[in-house]
Amino acid sequence: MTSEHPFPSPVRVRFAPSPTGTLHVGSARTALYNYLFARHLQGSFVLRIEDTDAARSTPEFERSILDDVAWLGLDWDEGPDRGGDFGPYRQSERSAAGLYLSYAGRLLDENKAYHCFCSQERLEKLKQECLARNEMPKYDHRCGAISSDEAESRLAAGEPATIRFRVSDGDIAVDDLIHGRTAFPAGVIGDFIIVRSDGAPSYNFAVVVDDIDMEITHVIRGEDHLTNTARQLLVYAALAKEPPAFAHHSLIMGPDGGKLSKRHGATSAGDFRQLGYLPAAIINYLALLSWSPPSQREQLSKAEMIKDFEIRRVARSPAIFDLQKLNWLNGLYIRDLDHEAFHRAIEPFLGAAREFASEGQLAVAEQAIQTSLVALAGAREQLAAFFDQRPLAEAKESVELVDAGSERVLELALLRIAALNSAAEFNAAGATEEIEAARLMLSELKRQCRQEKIPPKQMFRTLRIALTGRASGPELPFLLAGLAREAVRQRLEEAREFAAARLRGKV
RNA sequence: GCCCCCAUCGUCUAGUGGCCUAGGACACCGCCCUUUCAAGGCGGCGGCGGGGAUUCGAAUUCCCCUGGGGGCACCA
Repeated sequence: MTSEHPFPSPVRVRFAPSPTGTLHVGSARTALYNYLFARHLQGSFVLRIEDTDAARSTPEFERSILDDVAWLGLDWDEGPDRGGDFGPYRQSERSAAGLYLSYAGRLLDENKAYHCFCSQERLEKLKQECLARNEMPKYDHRCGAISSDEAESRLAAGEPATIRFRVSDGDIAVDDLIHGRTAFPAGVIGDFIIVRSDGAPSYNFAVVVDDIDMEITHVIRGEDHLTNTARQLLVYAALAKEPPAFAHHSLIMGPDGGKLSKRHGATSAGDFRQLGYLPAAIINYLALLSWSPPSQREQLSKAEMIKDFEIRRVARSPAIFDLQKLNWLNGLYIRDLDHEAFHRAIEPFLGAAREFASEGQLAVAEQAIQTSLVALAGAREQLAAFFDQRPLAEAKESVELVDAGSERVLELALLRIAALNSAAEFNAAGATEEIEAARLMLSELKRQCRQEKIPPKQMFRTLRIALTGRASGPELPFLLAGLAREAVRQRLEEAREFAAARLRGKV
């Protein structure tokens, strides 16, 4: 059914957001599917701004959306910011250029559309009556009977009017690349407005005109548009234009099965950006929501997705957004970063932590946390072991220091402090070397402890608690190297005094 | 209410009539590694919503039910 649908080359698809909010993950996935489809077939990916709703659209949202799409790595070939042969790419500008009105005029001339003078009140009443009769609300045709002469004179008199599309009889079938054929019975849709009383085109009209003018070959969008497609097909027919191929993908649900919304937590691309999710992880996750590659692999680069993407491999059923799986993928991508790339990625999330560290110390700390991060924004908390030392008196774990063996561990460690460099003595390039030095120091210390019958476990725990006031955190070699000689000495000495004072009953 | 879509482990999915006593991934549980927490390795738990029909044979085809979702604007 759908598999043998021809894909004319070159293919042209578009992502057409409305700048009335930020980029939602659902829209991001729509953009992604369009992008992958276009790149897979070496076609064009067009970005169009649907801002005919002047009341809700803002330039800020438009910029924010473009920004997020770019951040996700979905580069477009044509768009409002970069032009193209089919512009303008903003509906407000296209409207100002009279593009829609000329098409509407044609429909009016051919009696395929008519002026409607009904008031909002009457329309509302009509709707209620339909509902009361258990019918699907639809316009009753009233103004369709007005003669063009009468319409002209009422228009001339300044009476406000919309332009309605005259819906013809007959079933409407939508051939969908994902769903196959779905038919809408005749009569379920009434004459709909194509031009509002303020002269702006309505969605179902503007989309068709734009897709025709921009020579869009495939429309890939959310399933919430399926019923709109029936209306749009009618407009194509009235304009005597061949419609593009359609593919309606399923919607993303929240964990409770309901529509994904703010109450489910982060839902916009920007939210995830702020939390420190990598674009590669997000598009990878979003692609896997509904789509699966023949290889069944889970971690896929953009290039691999482009290579394998096929619209027919997109599942039909709705998908629940699973943050845990996104977290897993994000962790994979974070761990895949080399030291420099990780440094660049984590930098914006460091906050105050950055000021406390020398370049070398920071590099060590970064290596320490890279394997355990789920999202970059978790860095500050993980870095706490280095930068926010918890006073021993406040840490319940510190009782473990009050022990002859522990006191001895601290003494021995202090004697080996020279193995560590001073904070100023190493830079980012020397970080790995410094960690190795700390590792060596620890193994020597361990050997000595063994000789003195102090269990290694006690040694490691003692040092960890002495250095951080906590029982868990980064591995000790990272801690020692990251803190560097001065801080290590200071904390060790404090701990020794703490232990000594309590051991001898002075506190 | 009316119209449309959807239905495989808790979640995302593979599966297009026999290769399925249904495969993978996340999550969960256990074990290993180990100085902690992670990471990593190994293993385990767990599913075709229900009922009919077609067929030698149905997760796969058809019908009904149930459940979920979407649409029904001078929003997109």
